[in-house]
Amino acid sequence: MRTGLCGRLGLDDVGRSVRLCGWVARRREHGEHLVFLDLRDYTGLAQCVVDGSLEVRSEDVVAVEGVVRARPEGTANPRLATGEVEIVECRLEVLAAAETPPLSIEDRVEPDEALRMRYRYLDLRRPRMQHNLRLRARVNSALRTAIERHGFCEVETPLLWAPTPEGAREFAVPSRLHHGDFYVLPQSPQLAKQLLMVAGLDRYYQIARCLRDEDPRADRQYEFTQFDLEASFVSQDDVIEIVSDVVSAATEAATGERPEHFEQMTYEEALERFGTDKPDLRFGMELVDLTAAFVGTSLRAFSAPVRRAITLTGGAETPRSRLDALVERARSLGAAGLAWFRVSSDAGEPVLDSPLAGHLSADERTGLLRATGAAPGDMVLAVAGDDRRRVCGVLGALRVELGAKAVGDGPHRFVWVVDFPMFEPDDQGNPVPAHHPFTMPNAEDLSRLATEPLSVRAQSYDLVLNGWELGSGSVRIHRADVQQQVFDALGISVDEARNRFGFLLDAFGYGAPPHGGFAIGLDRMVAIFCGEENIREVIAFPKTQSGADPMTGAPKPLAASALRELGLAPPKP
RNA sequence: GGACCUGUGGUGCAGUUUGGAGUGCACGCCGGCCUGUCAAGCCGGAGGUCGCGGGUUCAAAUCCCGUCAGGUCCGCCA
Repeated sequence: MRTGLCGRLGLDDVGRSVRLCGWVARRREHGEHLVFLDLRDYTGLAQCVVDGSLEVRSEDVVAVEGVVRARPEGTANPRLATGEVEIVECRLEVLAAAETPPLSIEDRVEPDEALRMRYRYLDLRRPRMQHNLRLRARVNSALRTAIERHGFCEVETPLLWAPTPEGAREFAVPSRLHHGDFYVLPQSPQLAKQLLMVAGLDRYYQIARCLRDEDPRADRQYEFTQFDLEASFVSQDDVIEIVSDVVSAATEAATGERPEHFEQMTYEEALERFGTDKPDLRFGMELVDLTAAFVGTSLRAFSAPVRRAITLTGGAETPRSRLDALVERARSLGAAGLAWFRVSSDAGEPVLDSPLAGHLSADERTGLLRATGAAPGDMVLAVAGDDRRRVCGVLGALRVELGAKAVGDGPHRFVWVVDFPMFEPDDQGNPVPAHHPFTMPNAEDLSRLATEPLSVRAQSYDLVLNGWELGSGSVRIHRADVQQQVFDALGISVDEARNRFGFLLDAFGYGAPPHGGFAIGLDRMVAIFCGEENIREVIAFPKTQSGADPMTGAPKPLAASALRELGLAPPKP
């Protein structure tokens, strides 16, 4: 039907007869003997020169037959990839007429989000979206190639799975043949891939769709894609090495540059320096410890045991309204308050300007300046509290909001965060697993499982890129005795464990190899490579924040007959 | 479950703070002119339940209450 693609035309094609197909991107009429028509396909635009009137409209699908020639002297368009050539002696055939589109196909206007979703097929015609989806495909392809070099075997795992009352809320699917019973859609292929290790697949991977019925966000959708892998007879370092390699291959496919190295830091270090387990290493503004500077302080705001600060270099001019908003933001993040100190200069000596400054002793003022290294012109933001994670977390969030560039900007700074705690305290201080309960504790911490569970570190690891968690993984428990110790620490009884995970425990009884794995959040990784702040932009047909699809109308009611067949009652009117 | 932002011809915005006739800009659309444009240009035209409902007022796009939709965030996401 066609001899080539619009965006691939070049001076090499001069003199060729071609037939191109695509959409009418734009037409420029200069009277009845000269019309320029830009033909668009996924590769780009080609200018067709037509002598005579044209009965075509924007977004009509047309085939153009003509001859390629170099554009006349002085009319080449350097801003167009095909700007050196044009097609002349054109004959047009309209393959399909188009209504006037409800949104612009060009990138320079950003239509309303609801409109984009409703006409997603038109939104996807835009060059930006074409670029994103095609880059995503290149990343998929690079990941597959790279992981198969490591001997991994692709296996597809079920979408219809059994409910597991753990972790994220699951999407339920009613059973037609077993009224009252439900399948669930998998939050991840976690248990399936561990069973594949017992099955001797040795090394498994999958580009796996995962589903979680939790409120969507910019970096979270109901359904998302993981590049999921699991390997037998591997250590944490083996997994990190393999994942670093395939992610490097993906980065190279997406950006043309292979990352030089992946840094590594412990969870503790990430929390203390950056106030988060997903540090953005592209800028400084690290947290500093003010504990020593305020020992025995009379200031009630700083009497709490945990005291930290960040310094906003050159931030002294931050207006009061902005500071008030920051205080409010800190509160919404769980801080009791936020103290700010403008640093100004008095005869060359730095002085603090703040509602609290007058309540500080001279030693405290000196200690604060020394600890933060703040100089005249800077702004210091400080938080105190009882909960170290919360205090650091609030400052970590403010650090990102005040200092971070867009996620796709600048270098790609990968960092492995390791030595996560095995458990986190819940509201009552009881240990709940920080990951799933099959994560292997650090060998040297095993003896403390029963006595000090909150001090036990796990063989689990996250990969972070520019402040976004790209994925996480762990070495899994493959020994029944260790698994029992972990269940004990969690207060899960033998019966309860059997009820929830019986099939996995059964499987482990028949010879489970030591194994570990990882899952990369593909949507997030591709979004960063595309310079997008929202993973919707790299998903063909995403949902809105309320979980709806304005195009299909999903979710929708089921017909009463369908409900009956599933054994479900129609909702009360 | 909660906080905040947005909603104005087909599209993107301004107008809302301080109430006074649907006022303005750009794109698109329709018609006309135009032989080298490329976001073509020039002239003319059509196109509106100011998201929806209620309230205050002589008078509401504008103020108040509610509601719907979209977005950002908190909770949630082992």
